[in-house]
Amino acid sequence: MATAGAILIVEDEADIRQMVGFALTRAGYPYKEAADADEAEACIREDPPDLILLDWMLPGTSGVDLARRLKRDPASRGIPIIMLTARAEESDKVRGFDVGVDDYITKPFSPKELLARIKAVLRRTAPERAQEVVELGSLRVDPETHRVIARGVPVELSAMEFRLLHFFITHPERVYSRNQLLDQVWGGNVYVEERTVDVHIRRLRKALALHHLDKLIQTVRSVGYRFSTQH
Amino acid sequence: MATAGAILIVEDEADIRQMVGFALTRAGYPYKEAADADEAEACIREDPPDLILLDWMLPGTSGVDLARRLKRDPASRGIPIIMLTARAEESDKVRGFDVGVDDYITKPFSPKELLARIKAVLRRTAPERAQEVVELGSLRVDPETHRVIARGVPVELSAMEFRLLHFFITHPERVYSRNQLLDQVWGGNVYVEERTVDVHIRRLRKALALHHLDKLIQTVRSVGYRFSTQH
DNA sequence: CGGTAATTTCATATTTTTGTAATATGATTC
DNA sequence: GAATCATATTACAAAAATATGAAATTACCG
Repeated sequence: MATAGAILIVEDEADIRQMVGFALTRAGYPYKEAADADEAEACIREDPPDLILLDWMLPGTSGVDLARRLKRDPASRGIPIIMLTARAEESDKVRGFDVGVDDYITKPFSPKELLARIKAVLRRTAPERAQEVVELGSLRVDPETHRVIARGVPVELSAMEFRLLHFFITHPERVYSRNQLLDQVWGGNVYVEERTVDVHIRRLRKALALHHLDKLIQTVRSVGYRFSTQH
Repeated sequence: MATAGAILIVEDEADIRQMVGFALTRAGYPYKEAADADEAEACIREDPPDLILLDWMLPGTSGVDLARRLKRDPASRGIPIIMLTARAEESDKVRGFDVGVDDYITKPFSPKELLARIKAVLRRTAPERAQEVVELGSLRVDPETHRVIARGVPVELSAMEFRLLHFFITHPERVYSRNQLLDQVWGGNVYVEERTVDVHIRRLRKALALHHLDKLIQTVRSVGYRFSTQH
């Protein structure tokens, strides 16, 4: 079981590690340290942290590369990452966001700023951490194997559709606006049109319709969508 | 009353103002412009925006100074600020964060990048208001699921009907004139005929009638309507 | 570097909601 | 009970929101 609230600092400069660690301790977050990507990966495998503070520049595998790898692996995708970057060069920043990190902060930063970011990121990712199989009615969603089964029959879904369904099934019986869905399912760091959600809803419904389960996704006009087993 | 989601652009270069304005409009954010600090302050006093995009370099009072002043004044402290800076210089950045701005972005930036930042900052600062279930008699209105239940059976309502009922159930046992209802339910800045209220009352009654609950909405002749459990 | 699949955007069709006007019904006053 | 006033009801057109199909873009894999 993961240490509750543990934060992993991945940073080659010992000074900064120490400074950040001090701030975290004062704020009551347990933390662990890693000086490079390899150490970090080992650490994550052994005990996935709740959040990663990742230095942009690392010896060997860079922070960006590590972030990309972590976000690609289903096992670690869910762990939020805050990038620590020294340079604020445009192309880099964009690349950072593309990689899918949840936030970034430019060095030097104040402890206050850092803690505020951590809190914000944790708040918006916290409600859902478990990589457990979720079942609702005749639907089963397995984040581990990335599979969806309806009455024993596999449902074919793209990655996005899977994430959308997974969010829905873990947050049933309540309405989410398109923007909320974008925040929760797509992640806050991307900017995509609201209407894009419609399209994904449509495709998810289409896939579920093959199993007569499309009624689970309900349109709440002028509000958003709701996943519900009721009427 | 403040324009919902309004963003203030403070930037002396008209080109950039225009470009940013275009991006904001496309994304559905209303915005206002100011070319210098004085204009900006007047604008903020008159109608506080939800967010300020503030150019680093401004003729006269610089962006940093303006930010500092705004963050010092309790009246404007709560408004998030995103700095627009050209070619970031490290020491400047530190000063910027010291001032207490919420984020900054380096020119030139892409609209997508800008919108992502805006969204992130707004999410960080937006207080999420609790939406509670309201019950009265055998009626239950749940804003979270956006559902109305009468004795366990869902009631089908349009968005407007839902808002009207929600207002009524949270303000029972008292009469509201048509104009008061327009102000409270429709919002103050729309122009609709008084008589339109009648129609919506009718529709709401019709929906409730299916559950024998239409008596809850009572007509108070030549005054208005009242939501009441008492005869 | 292609080729393929997934994702996003765009354009258009369809559905639903909403505001208004016209008319009917009912209440109130004299 | 007729005249008047207020509300109820109905119908309809305009506006808004969503569904849908397809093109454009982007990510992914070798």
